[in-house]
Amino acid sequence: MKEKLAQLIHSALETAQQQGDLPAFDIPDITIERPKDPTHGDFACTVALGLARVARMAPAKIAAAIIANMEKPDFVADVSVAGPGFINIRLATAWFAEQVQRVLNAGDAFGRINRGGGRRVQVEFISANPTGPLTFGSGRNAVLGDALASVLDAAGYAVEREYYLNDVGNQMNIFARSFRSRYAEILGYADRYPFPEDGYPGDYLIEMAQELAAEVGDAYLNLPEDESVATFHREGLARMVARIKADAELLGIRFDSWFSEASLYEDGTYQKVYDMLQSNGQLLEKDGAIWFKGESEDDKDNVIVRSDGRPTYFASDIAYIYNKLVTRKFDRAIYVWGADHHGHVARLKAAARALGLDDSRITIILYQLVALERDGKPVRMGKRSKFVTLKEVVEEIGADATRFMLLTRSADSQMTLDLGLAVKQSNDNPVYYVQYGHARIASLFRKAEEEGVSPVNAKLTLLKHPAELELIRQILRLEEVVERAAETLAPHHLTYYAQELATAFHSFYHSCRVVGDNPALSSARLALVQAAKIALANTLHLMGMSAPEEM
RNA sequence: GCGCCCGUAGCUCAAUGGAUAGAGCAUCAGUCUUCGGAACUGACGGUUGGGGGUUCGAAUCCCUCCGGGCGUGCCA
Repeated sequence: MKEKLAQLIHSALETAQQQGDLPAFDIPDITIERPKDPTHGDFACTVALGLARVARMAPAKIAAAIIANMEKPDFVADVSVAGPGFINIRLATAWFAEQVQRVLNAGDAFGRINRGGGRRVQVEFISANPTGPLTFGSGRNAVLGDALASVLDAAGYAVEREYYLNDVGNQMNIFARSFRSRYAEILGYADRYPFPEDGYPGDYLIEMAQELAAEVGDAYLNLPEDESVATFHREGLARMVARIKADAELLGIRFDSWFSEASLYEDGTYQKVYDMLQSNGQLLEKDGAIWFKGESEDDKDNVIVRSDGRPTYFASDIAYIYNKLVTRKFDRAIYVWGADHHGHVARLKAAARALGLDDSRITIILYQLVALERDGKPVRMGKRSKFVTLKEVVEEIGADATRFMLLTRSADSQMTLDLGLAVKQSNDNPVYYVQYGHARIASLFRKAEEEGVSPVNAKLTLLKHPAELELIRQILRLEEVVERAAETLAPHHLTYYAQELATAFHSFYHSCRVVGDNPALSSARLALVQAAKIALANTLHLMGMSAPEEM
């Protein structure tokens, strides 16, 4: 619709110039906006304001000239000039009524648009080290990444969700040795493998060790050192990944792939990118280590191979981006990172450029970390202290409320969350307002069935009450919201839209009797309500939440 | 010190450079004999941290100051 209107205004400008109503100038791109204030119409256009200088005319006069030369098809009810030169467009009520049928026909697919054109996008998120259960801190990452993936999918991209497993390196070795100590302890040989000084203290390792001991007995107690560490590394990783997978599923999140960092070394990718950088002269040796050169004087160098020969995490990152963009040919790679990693953005892109890749294919979504409090007192999230797990929070306040709470704020907002307050207030969570709208509609359909009212073959042009039209407008907005969320990679728009849609429904419900004594009107309203149900359900599902039939 | 992010109503947060800066919660005042009251309607509430600048137009862009967060490792 926006494109159609832009086209109309574009040709109106041409006509106006031919008629001599406007001087000659290049016609700019026309953007159609949606006014914040609904009394300004359904759509608005600001070209006249921008043309004031080039046309040397008052914007209001330009707008008037455009309107005078504009074609007005049936779906346009009114076009007018307002304020300093806005062109406000109001659509015909009949057009709105007909759109209800389009929504009904689309069903689950309503809200899907073709912005992406099937381009392949990978969204990599969470990717927390597999050394412990997911913390609540990872929750924001999880919810953002998953909703982003859903939105991009709805916008017509071919999306894959990926979890990057840091299954090599120092932290994993400490994890493996911590796991081994717990295992030995359980079997009564605590002295054999003393707990590492900076080991992982959580109870989950004890539970995992109990499982292992129950499965294999003392078979892993007397292995040669190398094999021993490797064994606990392997066993610990497999168990930890299973737990992380289960934690993610508590929020309804499933990954298409779990990508192993180790595989980058095993399949030669790391060696390949190393050779590429080497032959391009991007590497330098200093203090016994290998560095990736900064691009300028004040751009610092970064170590990729330590002086003891072990590659750094950054080395893996370089191989990984090559794998994403070259080996697996994703058109676009999206990373969801906590703001504490923002220092890595520039060097990752620089490394990609050094490999000859277009860094605009890489997007890093940085979100501010969630600070936790309980009853006004800060809760530390470090690995040595007792951290708050995602599971605890979800079990306390529910998956839907947790998701909604974390999704409502834009990634840039730094939030401190009081867990005590969150639990206390979880009943006020706006998600229930939205879900209640959906359940209420489901209930309406049960009622309608009893009364023998059906939305089939409804005469939609009967819909003309202001509350009906407002509800239709809100329903139709879903497509714009998906587009905007996909374009700005900001799924929090969905949460606000969901509430506005629910408000339009509740308000309609209050002022318009659906199942009443006028059968034709009842049928038309039922069709509208069905469209509202579709829009609510699709929005909830995009956010990863349930759309209950009753609650 | 330098870099990035943030500062909007009492609280939590929105607002593709556009019109009178909006929601939820809280507070106050109303609505219902019928489809689910987890609802609806309204009121109160603002120098968008301060000060400059760009623009026809700035919460939004630029500069500066104040305040907060995060970075600035041969950690991840």
